[in-house]
Amino acid sequence: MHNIHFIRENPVEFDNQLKKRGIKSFSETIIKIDEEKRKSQTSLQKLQEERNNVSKEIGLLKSKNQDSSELLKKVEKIKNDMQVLKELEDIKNDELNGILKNLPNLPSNDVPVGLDEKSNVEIKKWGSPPNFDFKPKNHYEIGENLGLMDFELASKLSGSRFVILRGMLSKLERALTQYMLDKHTTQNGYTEINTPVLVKEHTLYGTGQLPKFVDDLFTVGDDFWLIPTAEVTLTNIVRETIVNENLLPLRFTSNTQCFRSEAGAAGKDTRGMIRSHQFSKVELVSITKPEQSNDELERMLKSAESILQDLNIHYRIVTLSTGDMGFAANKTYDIEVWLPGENKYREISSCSNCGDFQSRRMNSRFKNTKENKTEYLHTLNGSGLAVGRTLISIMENYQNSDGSFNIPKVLIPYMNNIDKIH
RNA sequence: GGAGAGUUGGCUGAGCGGUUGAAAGCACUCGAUUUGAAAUCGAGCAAGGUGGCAACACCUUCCGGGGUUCGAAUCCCUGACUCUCCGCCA
Repeated sequence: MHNIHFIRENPVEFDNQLKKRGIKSFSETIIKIDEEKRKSQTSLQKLQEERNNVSKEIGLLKSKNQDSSELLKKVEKIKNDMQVLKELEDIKNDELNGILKNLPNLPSNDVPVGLDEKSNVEIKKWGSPPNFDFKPKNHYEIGENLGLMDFELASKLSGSRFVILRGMLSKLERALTQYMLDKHTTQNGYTEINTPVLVKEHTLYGTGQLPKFVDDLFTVGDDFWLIPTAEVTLTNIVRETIVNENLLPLRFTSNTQCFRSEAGAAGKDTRGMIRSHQFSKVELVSITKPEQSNDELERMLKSAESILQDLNIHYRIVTLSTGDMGFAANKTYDIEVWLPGENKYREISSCSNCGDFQSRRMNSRFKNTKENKTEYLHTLNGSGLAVGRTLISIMENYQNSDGSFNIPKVLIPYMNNIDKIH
C-alpha cells in the first residue's frame, strides 16, 4: 500500500516510477479523490465537534434537571448533516483504496527498467555447467526411468500438475529440506518456524496476494485459503504489531507446502515437476528497520546462494527488471539454476525487498526510541530454496550415462550414507 | 457439534451510558539521589487523521461490521478470534 502523503507531495515521481512497471498515471486521479475526501472529512469533523459539545451541554443540563429540548432539536439537525457527509467520505475513501490497493510497489532506483524478463540483468555466475559425454536427460526422464517419479499416478489422484515421488527420491527431497533448514538455522541466523498453510483472507491481503491475484490462489470453504508461499505466514507474524526495536532484524525460515492454481500458465511447463499445483519450499523472511533492508537483501541472497554452492551446482543471478518484479517488491534478485536436461537456466529462488509496502498493508511497525516515533518496518522474502526444483537440478546435474545420478556430498549424511540413486 | 466466558494502550489489567483516551502496575525516556550501579523519589510516555507557517486546535480509534441514544469502551445485533467444560477425532 502506498503512502498517500508521499503521492500528494511527489505526484510526478510517483507516476514516473509506476510507469517503469508499465502502469499509467494515477496521481492526478488519486489526488483529486483525496482532496474531495479530505474536504468532506474536514466538514464532518467540524460537525462532530459541534455535536460533541452540544451533547456535553445536554448532559450538564440533565444533571441539573433543566430543560434541554432546544439543544436536542439542534443536535438532530447536526446529525442529519453529518450523515450526508459521512456517506460522501466513505464513498471517496472506498474509491481511493480501490485504486491504491491494486497498485504495485514502486521500483527501487537501481532496478533495470524494462517491460518484461527480457530486460533482466545478469549480475553473477557461479560455478560452471557440468560436461557430459552423453546427452543429458530431463529430470522426468531420469525419474520415470528409475521408477521413482510418477506423474500418471499423481494425476489419477489429483489431476494434472502433481507429482508422486517414491523411495529414495522421496527421501532425497526430505534430505534436501532438512539440509536447507539446518543450514539456515545454524549458519545463516534464521529461526525455524512451522506455520499453518491455511490462512484467512486478511493475511493474504497483508502480503499483497489479495485482492489482485485471487485467480492464482486456491480457496477452501469458510474463508480459508491455501498459501502460495510461506512468505505469507512468516511475514504476517508481525501483522498489527509494534515490534520491539531491540529484536530487529527478525529472520524466519520455514518449510511448507505451497499451493498455486497456475491459472495464467495453462500449457506452460506441463511436463515434469517444474510447475506443480503443490510443492515444497523453504522460505526466508526478514523483518528489518528501514535503513537495514538494502543490506539485508544482499545477505538473504547470500543465504540462498549458500545452498547451491554447498550442492556445487552452477547458477546465475539476475536482477529482475521493473516489468518482471512481483507486486510487493521494490527490488528482486532471481537465482536461476542450470538444468542440463533442458539446457537452460531456471528460477530456483526469488529474493525481494518489499520496503514498507507490506508493512503498511499489515500495519507492522516498530518503536524508534531515539526519535520517539513509531515507524513502518521493512519486509523481505526469498526462497531458500524451492525444494522440488532443487531436487530436479540435482538429478540433472549429477546424472550418469547409465540413468543413475549421484548424491551431492553434503547430502550423503542425510541419506543414510548412500551416494548414488539407481 | 453442544454449553459457557472473554477480546481494553508496548505488556498485565480496571472501568460496564455523560469531565474516561481510558485507573493502577510493569516496561520505556528524562531528571534527582549515588563514587558507580541497584533501590528510592520526581516528571514524561497510545496510534492514526484533519486544519494551521507555527504555537496549537479538533476528529477518530477500547477485536471487525451494523444498530439504539442528545451522548457508547460501557446497551443490542452480527462476524472473527481466544479460553473453559462436554462430545467426536488425527
